[in-house]
Amino acid sequence: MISTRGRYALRVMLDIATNQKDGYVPMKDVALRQGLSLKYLEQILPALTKNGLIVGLQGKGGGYRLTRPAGEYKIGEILRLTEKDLASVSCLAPGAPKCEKRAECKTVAFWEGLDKVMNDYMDSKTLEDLL
Amino acid sequence: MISTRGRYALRVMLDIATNQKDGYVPMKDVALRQGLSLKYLEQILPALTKNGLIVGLQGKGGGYRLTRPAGEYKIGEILRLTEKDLASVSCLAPGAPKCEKRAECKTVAFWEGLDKVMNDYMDSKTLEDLL
DNA sequence: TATAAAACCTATCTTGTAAATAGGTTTTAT
DNA sequence: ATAAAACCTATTTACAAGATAGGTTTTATA
Repeated sequence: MISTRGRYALRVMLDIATNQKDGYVPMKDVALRQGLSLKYLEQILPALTKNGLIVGLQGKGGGYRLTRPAGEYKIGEILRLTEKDLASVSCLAPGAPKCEKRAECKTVAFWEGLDKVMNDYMDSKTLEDLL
Repeated sequence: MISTRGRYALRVMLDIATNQKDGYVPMKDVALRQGLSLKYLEQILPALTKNGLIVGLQGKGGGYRLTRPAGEYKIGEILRLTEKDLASVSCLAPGAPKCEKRAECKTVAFWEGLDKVMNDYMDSKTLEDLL
């Protein structure tokens, strides 16, 4: 199940895309428009800024804006950065202790296939598609 | 993320399919082979018995067995019955309070599409495929 | 008919973590 | 100087996953 981190991040990205004309969009405004906690959003944003999806400008008149055209953001990229863990099962999560029984496991290929169709779908849509 | 309920149910179904020759498979044996808690499995099984995927026989010499050939069980069927909730996001979960902002929501179609590709994939594989 | 082995039932506990709250510091335009 | 913004980090709260626990009922068989 996709958590609020990923869902909110997507809504924030869409909100910025919609509201940045040529300036910066204050997160306070985003939080108000979206009905989300500003403080909570502030914890999610570093995942996006540190990976260059958005840039923040500090100080009065500051805010955030996109670094690319909306069509160049795959939804999968946004979700993978903000979700703690997007794997379908915990044993496939990055950093999971590798399973002893992997060689004999009859289900792992199924789960890997599920991860693939999910990621392929999420990468087939861009921010622009949702606007 | 798929929880242990669905993952264990799948392993139980595969174990029964493998070990039922013409008799019944005691869940105690399954738990031992799979390294899972018998008491925990007993809480998951009703979802499968009540929907006719397996039958249980009480008493000495009893156990469980499949009601169909392995090729006639879609994995999606097993997971939808045992997972509390298989929707990608909580607002699409069955029994979720319907969202006020649904009409204007720019993300709901994306999540519905994600649910669809997941279910389509899970329904494209059968128990037999994993054996 | 006593016993063992199985399914079946229901309550409780433990623990991790998602989600949010809280209270700051730093930067920058005016 | 001030206001408004990003940026940073610690703590709290609430809930549910995951399991444990202790039964009852059913049935084969010795």
